[in-house]
Amino acid sequence: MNPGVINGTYSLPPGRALEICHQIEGAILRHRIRPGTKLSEDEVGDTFGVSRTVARTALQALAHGGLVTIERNRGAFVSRPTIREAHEVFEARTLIEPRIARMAAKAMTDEALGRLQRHIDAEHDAFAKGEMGLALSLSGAFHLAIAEIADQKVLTQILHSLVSRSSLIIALYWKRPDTACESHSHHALLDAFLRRDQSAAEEIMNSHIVDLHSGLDLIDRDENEPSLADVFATS
Amino acid sequence: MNPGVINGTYSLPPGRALEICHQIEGAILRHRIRPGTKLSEDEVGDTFGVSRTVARTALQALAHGGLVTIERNRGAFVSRPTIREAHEVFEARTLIEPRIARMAAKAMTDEALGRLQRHIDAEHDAFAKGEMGLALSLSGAFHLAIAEIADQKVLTQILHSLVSRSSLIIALYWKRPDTACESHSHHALLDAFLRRDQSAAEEIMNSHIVDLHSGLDLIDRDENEPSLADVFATS
DNA sequence: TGCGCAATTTTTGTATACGATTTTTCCGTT
DNA sequence: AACGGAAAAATCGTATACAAAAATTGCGCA
Repeated sequence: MNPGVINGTYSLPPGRALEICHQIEGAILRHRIRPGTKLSEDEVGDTFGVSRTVARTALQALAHGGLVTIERNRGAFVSRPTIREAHEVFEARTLIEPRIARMAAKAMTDEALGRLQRHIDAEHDAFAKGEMGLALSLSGAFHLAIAEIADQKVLTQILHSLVSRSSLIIALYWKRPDTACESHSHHALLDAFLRRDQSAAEEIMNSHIVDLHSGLDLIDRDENEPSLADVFATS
Repeated sequence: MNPGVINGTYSLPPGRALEICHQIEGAILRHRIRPGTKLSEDEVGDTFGVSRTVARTALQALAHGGLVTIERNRGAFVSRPTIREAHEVFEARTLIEPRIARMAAKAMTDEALGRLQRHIDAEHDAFAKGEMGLALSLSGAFHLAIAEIADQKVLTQILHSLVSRSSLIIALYWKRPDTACESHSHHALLDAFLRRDQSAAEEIMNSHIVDLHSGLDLIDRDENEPSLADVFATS
């Protein structure tokens, strides 16, 4: 149920740091913390009642996943993917995820189908309650769940990072601010899985990612956080 | 020229830690440190004349790249990829690298061609001198150089981790211990790039990775470091 | 009033200290 | 001699302290 365990079998930030990673990651994925937000070590440490040492470890782990950017002598910030990177992330997903969907269809079990169904239900629920952030993070978790069913640890870890960054990209560049990020694609995917139709799963996943990509507003424009002057400019 | 900068634009381990990462990574990639070797924080710190704090940061960064595995309360070790993971890594490379080769062929410049040529020369050189470890690490660097030419940062970072782990996999599972890991594939690739032949580049890269994969001895067998008993077993 | 420089404050980089866990060693018992 | 357990050593997890760098503030001057 966790919207995105950071772990990928290698690092496992020790003790408390892991839990802090999860907390911060969850908050970012649910859009409760905006891209660009500063995450100072003291602040994080105080918030979770640990020393800077632990906070630092957590932030560095998040940085390796791409959710957080650390600037030397300046500190950690929630990442703000550039338009360029947004394209690259979705191109990478277009390359990887259809293959994963195919493998998942091949390895599908009834039990796994049930899990996916519950994912979709939870997503629906959150959407109905207007909790868009939660719905979005569950939507990402759905993609990750498929990768886990495909049982490909290496690709799953890669996808984890791509999905996380996608959440930041959506926060920054999604076209229609709060309207429907709900698509019926997930249902269609589930249906393909139900039929164990590998080619259909692959194809549906492909167009789903392409759809997401084209739902972004990636024209060149400013690139930078609007300054206060911009915000209060009268026009 | 560095056989594998760990950096991927997000983390940049602060100050000294970055340099230590490079040093350790280089040593592992050149097979001067075997998979399974323990890297204690004190040892690393003493070796490079820094405190454990910095050594720890470096080890954690390496762990996130997959070169090092950290076990709670036990410490850091050079990773020992399982057979399972070995397959996954090469399957992932088979998925990603042909595409990267295509994009590189598309974006190829004369200057970039020169760089690739020099990579091959250096590789050749090292091989001629019998410095197998160095030759192997340069071979990995060649693949990364291609990704950089394709100018896809996201995929390059992913590939970086895959190539690093491939080096560990080769150290553990390569069939003919010191004979020819020299293939003419790199020359063939360079030739395709020279002609800007995207499809050829893609295809050659594909079979190159498949060749590497099948050059591994990935039958089930023990999985674990042979015990002393195994080593001295008389049969 | 607006600009620029300097002092202050905040925040990160690194070192060190101490407690907790694990591993090793050593010794007594069977 | 072999086994088991307790003491000792080594190693990691975390907190804290101090130095260095950056950001902020405030003052003086034009």
